[in-house]
Amino acid sequence: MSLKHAILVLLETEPGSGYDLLKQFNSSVGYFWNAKHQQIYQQLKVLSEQELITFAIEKQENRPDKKVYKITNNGINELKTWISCPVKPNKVNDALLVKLYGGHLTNKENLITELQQHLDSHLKTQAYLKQVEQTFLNLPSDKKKKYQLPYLTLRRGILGEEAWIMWANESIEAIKK
Amino acid sequence: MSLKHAILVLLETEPGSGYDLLKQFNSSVGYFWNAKHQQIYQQLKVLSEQELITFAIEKQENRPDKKVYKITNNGINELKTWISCPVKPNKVNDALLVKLYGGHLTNKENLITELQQHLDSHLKTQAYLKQVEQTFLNLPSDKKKKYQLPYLTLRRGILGEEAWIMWANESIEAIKK
DNA sequence: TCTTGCATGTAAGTAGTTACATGATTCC
DNA sequence: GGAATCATGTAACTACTTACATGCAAGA
Repeated sequence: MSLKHAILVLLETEPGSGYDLLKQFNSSVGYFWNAKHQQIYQQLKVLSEQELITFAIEKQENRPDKKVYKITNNGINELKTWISCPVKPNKVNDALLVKLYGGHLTNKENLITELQQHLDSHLKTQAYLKQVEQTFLNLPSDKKKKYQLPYLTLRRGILGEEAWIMWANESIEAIKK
Repeated sequence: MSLKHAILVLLETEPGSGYDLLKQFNSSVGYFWNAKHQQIYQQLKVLSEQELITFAIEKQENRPDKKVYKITNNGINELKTWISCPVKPNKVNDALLVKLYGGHLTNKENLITELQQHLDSHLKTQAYLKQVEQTFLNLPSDKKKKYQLPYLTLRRGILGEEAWIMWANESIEAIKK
């Protein structure tokens, strides 16, 4: 259960609402964590009951009110404890590869079409991540130092997408022949 | 829910017991699917109730009896249907990156130690996958044709590990400085 | 008018993990 | 004597998804 820690880590960087967290999971940190709004709101409730976070209701004009959550000292301690314990290697469950493995049960066009669609979305993600990287690289060096570790996670996203794209191109070519 | 289809795909290639499937998930196809024995046995029960697979009890000497499952025609049809429908892109949830993102809450040595441990296990996996690749490449060309699609999934495993290893080396260097 | 974005939630169901449970054989 | 491999399962729990639910504002 690391959604808990993913939320704490994001709130440790900057306070925000459930909706703000959702946007981060759907974009900027989507290469390392994903969650639906239903899960996020539930977890925020649990975390605030455990007093790892607190919230203040912020009234807005022309928009619904929002609950702005921030991490507590307890929350920071919890994070520190968690960070110093080893995590298990990531579990891989990739349905696309299951399909490809059994791809002789369908035709080549079908496989290529699907690979191509996934490839398009990976290309978009990669372009986005590289753009974020550029923004980082143009920061003054003190800021760069500050964001060094998040930047390393971004690099993982970029290198991961790159490898995926290379593989997909290689595979599409191989299937065509 | 693709454990169902992962099992069907493996049984379509070759009949086997729950234990055989477990071994495959833990080694040869671990780069695309993972599951615990508890989940596998449960799913096998469900699949045989749905008549997508059947089993025969095989008596063994000096070993416990085993249930050897094989896919039925219904099972193959179910697989074909599933394979021709698009799958969603894979969800990423990587606790190690969460830790790194919040790595300023611990010390560098800690981060490097953990990265190094994960790196070791990725190096082992990569070496294993490359060895499997060599076995494939030494097959006669008719067999190569037959296993082309599973081989493409193996390539994904290899390229994925390669990218991970590159990233980890890059990151360890960056943190040291 | 219709879609997208903002903003939050509950309820029911599915998928996956952890803990518990057994028992023979083989290898160190 | 103890760990690893073979072989299968149940029960309780946690994590995650899908469906349901609301409502205003801005822009096309």
